[in-house]
Amino acid sequence: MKKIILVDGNNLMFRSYYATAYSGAVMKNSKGFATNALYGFTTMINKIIEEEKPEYMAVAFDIGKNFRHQKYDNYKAGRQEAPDELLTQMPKAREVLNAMGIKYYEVENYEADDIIGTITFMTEKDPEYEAIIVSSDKDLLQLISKETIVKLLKQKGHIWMNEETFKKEYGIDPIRMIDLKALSGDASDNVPGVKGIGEKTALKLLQEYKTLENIYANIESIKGAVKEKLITGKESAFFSKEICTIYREVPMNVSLDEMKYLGPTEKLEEIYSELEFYSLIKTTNKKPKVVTSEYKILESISELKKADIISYYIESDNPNYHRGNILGMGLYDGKNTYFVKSNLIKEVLEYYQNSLKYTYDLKKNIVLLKDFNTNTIYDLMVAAYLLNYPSKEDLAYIMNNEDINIPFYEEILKSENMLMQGVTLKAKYIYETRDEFIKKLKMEEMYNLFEKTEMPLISVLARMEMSGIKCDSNVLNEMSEEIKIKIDNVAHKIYNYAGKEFNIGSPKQLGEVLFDHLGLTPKGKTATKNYKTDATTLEKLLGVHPIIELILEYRNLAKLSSTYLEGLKPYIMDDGLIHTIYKQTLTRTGRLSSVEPNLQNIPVRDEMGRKVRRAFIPVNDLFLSCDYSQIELRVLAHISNSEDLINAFKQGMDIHTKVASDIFDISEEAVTKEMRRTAKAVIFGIVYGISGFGLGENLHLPPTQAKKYIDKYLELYPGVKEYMDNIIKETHEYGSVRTLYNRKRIIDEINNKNYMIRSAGERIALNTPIQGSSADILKMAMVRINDELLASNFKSKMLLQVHDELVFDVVEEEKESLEKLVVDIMENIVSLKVPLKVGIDYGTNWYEV
DNA sequence: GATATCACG
DNA sequence: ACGTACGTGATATCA
Repeated sequence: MKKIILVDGNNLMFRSYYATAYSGAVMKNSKGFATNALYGFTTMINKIIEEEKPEYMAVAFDIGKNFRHQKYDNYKAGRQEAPDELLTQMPKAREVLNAMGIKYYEVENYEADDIIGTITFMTEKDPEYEAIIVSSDKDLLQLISKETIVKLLKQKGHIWMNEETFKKEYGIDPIRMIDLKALSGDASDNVPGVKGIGEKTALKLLQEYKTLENIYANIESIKGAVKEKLITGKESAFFSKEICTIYREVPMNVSLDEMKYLGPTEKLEEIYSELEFYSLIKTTNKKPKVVTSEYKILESISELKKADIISYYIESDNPNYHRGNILGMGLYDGKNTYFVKSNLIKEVLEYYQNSLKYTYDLKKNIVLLKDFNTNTIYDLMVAAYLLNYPSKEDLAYIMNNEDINIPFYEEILKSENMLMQGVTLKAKYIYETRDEFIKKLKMEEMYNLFEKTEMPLISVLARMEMSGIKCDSNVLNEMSEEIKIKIDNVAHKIYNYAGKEFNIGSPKQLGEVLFDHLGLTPKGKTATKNYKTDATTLEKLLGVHPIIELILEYRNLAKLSSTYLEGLKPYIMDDGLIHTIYKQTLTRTGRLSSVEPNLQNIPVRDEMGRKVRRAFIPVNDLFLSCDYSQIELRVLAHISNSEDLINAFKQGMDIHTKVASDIFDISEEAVTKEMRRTAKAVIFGIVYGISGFGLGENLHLPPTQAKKYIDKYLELYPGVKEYMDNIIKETHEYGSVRTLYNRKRIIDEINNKNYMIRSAGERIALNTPIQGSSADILKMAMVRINDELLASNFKSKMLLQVHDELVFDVVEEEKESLEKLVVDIMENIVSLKVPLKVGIDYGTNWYEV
């Protein structure tokens, strides 16, 4: 058998284009030529060749209008015109195919489908050939036969469709796809079909009557509204059938033999390099980075001259700067560029103590210089973050985006020359772009946020990171031993029920044991076609088989062991402390994040997990935790100006009980725990832009009931409804949202044509001002608290920030004064229409707190 | 390196 | 008919 692969070229190009165009910026080469569709197209073709190893292959394209347009004025009308950025890429796709040694065909007046239909018509007559069609377009399924199968591309992966699988899925013969379209129509091609008949009804009819013609021959035996619709739409149905039928005798005068796949020519690498598909070029090397920097290697500070402003950039040999050593520094004084070796750095910075200093990632520098006071007033990393640059740790990302080719971190580590080039170019870049960045911050009205909150916060976070939190590995070890025994026990019980040993940690193997081996009923598949085995899914099976409970317990224990008990140990440094890194320039809402390790997700909700916190102990006498009570809801009350909510907070009511009494329409005394829990879920859901379905899943209620609660809530608190409508409307208009303190988030998704993406954008628009304003408030409080601690020479230290909570390591004598100071600042740092309330707790370890 | 899962606010 | 809550990070498994 000779295998011939037939690819729908237009389909592949469109898919590739839209797959990447959704997110906003379209991939281009350095000349500004859009390449995103071509990149996807090329990788797909390569993948097909790799997977199918074809002897014969052909790609079909559409060209201009075709005979269907002549028959039907509205054919494909209403379809969005293909964007120029895509059209310009189409001719290049042909060039790529030529260079790959693959034949392609396009015939005036016909579509790609017709060409593929014509070729399969030929292969079906020649017993030597079998054809595989590759496309995501279901129209092509009508070509399935004994000799022709379809590799139907899906969002992730593909499914194979042959006669058998088609019949199984649709209950009709593949050729009846045409009749199906004739009845149900096709919105994307503007094929009318029969008005009021969708895929479900059409399939039912065809399963019974086989063909469109036969349906109308037996029209009298069909009942009710469907019959009426069929009669009214008869002409449209037959017309649609004509339009949807793939034409299989396109005059193209080709032989199957000429479609032999020849393999790539030398030309291919040329095209790849023109398109800048460096990852696809395997044999030639990437082009070297162009780096040119004129600098002096500083021998002594006597070579320096005083300057009003300098910029510097310091490189570390480890991205985790708590464990890193300084490799060197780039320095620029407005005229001269220097490379400064590690041993001279402090001396140099001291020499410039009266100069204004600019840098990138100041927090890293403070830690690397062991809290040496650099007095730096400008951090490009933070400025770029506020301005929504897609900034990464490495400044090279920003610079390369501006077409300044400089080496990335990995390359800098490889050679001294790269290092010196890199840091000096960076120092210069920081200096030269500073005014521009400040101007942009001012124009965007974020200068205040930058100068008064984010810049001062850098050294606050640096202090917290350097202070570190003491962690007792003995506590972790003891608990770890206990848990390991439990894990062993549970695992054996699981193996007993399963009747064999397997890797419980593998979702794939677990799914097979539960659903194939034990025969439980699966509740859905993952994106990779494996059974779903996550906790929510398994909970639905509780009670069906005793193994389920054990698996949930196993997961719980395994998580504790690997991520926390064992996972935390390597982060305890020689000083017995854990030094996390707070990422100040990562989240889209303005929150911080914590890495290596993440100290913002230490277990607390579940009692057993919470015990991990016993390992965290103060260096001084005790811990104090201060957390905002329901800050996001208070911010919502403020932003939405919702009178009822504001009053409830002012009167110090329990907001969840209050809302429960409102939505259930009963007195507050009559509110049960269950009602309060429901109200709480409704309130939180609102903040995230939840649907009835989502809330229903969450509360295990029918979605209709959940929807009623949401509606009731919005009716009772019209301010909230108004806020939601307004913020979405404004975001559609401006493409961005802001927090109360002007932090700006750009939401490209908001005007996307894809419903899912657009809806996600709308939920982001709802949530960001709330989550973001709360984050701003805590950041402002942290800066103030740090100032006061320093001014009054407190020995107690601020250690952790967990989004609405601060944890302090307290010296006994300072207990009262510290508590008063912190609570006072947190509650009064801003003045909203509702009071801010702070709760406090003490403990001799984090668990006790 | 992608995916599935689960920890936190 | 679609697919379903915002923001994160770490680990194990597997292609």
